[in-house]
Amino acid sequence: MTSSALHKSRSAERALHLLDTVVTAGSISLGDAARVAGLPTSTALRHLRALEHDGYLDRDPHGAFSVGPTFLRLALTALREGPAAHLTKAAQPHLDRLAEVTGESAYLAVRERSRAVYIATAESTRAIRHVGWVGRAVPLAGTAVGTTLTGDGEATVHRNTGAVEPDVSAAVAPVLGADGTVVAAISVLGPASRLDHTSIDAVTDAVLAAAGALEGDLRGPAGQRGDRHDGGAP
Amino acid sequence: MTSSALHKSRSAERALHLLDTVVTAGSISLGDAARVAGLPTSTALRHLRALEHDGYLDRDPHGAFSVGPTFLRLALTALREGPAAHLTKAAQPHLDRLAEVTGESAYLAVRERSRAVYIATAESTRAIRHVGWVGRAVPLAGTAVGTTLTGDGEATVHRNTGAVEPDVSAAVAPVLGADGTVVAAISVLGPASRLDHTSIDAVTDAVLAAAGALEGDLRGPAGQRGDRHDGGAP
DNA sequence: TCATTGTATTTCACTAGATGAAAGTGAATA
DNA sequence: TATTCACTTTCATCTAGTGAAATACAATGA
Repeated sequence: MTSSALHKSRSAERALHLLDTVVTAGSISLGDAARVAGLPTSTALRHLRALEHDGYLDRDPHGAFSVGPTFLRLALTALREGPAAHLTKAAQPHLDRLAEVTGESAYLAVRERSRAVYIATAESTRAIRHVGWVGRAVPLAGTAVGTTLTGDGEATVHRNTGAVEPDVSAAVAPVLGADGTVVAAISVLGPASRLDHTSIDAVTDAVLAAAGALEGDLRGPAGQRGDRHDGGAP
Repeated sequence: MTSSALHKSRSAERALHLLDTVVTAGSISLGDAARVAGLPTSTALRHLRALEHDGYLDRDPHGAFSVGPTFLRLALTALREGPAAHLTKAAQPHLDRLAEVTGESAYLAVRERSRAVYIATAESTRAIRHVGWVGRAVPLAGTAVGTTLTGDGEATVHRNTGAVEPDVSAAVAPVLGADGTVVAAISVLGPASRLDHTSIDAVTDAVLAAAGALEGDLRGPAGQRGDRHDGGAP
């Protein structure tokens, strides 16, 4: 094949990429956005204006682009309703308990193509702690989350990994869906100095327990079974 | 003009509209999405698959589309960082205080084309209260928020309006930016039975005070001035 | 088990619509 | 006032998006 799969929409892909660029940057000029997206300024401008016209982007008096009200509406809707909200809502109590028990920050992550995205957290209460990774994407390759999200259901432990940031250790467990596939990962992240050989075993157990409990909740939160319209295997 | 402004991207606009459709629906089949967006199924499928390919959408085993990890990442980023986060973060304490003082639910809204979007809230603690409008869009015409967002800086009171929902009364005040334009609106919404002729005057005063205080915070949160690279008027 | 109905998917000829180089405009700096 | 840099507009070129129709698939009922 010449470039990609059979027939997508080039302009749509570019517009989405530009949207991603602006959201990630927070606020960005036409020139910078075009450079980041790898487009001629005239093409970038046309797309950015279209996005602005539809309310996905705003433009300040100096010409810089930022997120607009339409995108905000969609963002809030996606995070408060819909399938993703179920997952994070179900996971939150388990993350909270993990953070309390282990004293470190707990995260929920899902897979995005060849990256992992952290979509929920409960922060450690310690002064030195792992913070601010919600909304952030990290590569799958070489990370504990990545190994877990692409793996076959095994828990993963990475000690003092330098893959994303140095001096961070992680214990990660997969959350399996009804069909046995990995739908998410629960992880505890903390300074390698605290998560040493001894303590990380206990943390791993806690993470595995939390993942198992979440799996149970996702199948039938209140002991009720069969909330979907399927026949079910005998 | 034949249909719209000079030259946008049709396919990009359609893809965005489909994204909006799926996010709003939470989970939707190809046929329904195509119907809602007013597109032939073949065209809708191509776009939806492109969106799925990029991670903006997910597809469950039954073929239904829902929000994907890429969109989740952008949603979280937009709501936690960037210009919009400043606004909601600055507004939250004022909304909380408004809800406490008035006993009703307080909202922050911004303009989206010909609609108003609620982007933050502090809920009333009463049993009967106004809830769940965050992420929701209402028309500008005929609503108190709409009048305020399009108006010239005057506070607006609507009693027992049937514009969006019956038996709801509202007191709304504009939040002005540095250049005097309306950047947002703060509103208190509650049952018309509680917000009667007498009480709504007090509520209106409280809303106006909150809007004024927020304006002050947006200009210089901690008494520090000149955090932007401009000369400033004498 | 075999028809039936309602989706989802693939194909393909057509041309509407996207593209980007280059010229133009405007507003900061020096 | 000259210079520079960023944004905007234009327009000839032709790629890439379009959608009707045919096909495959899956779920229901007889």
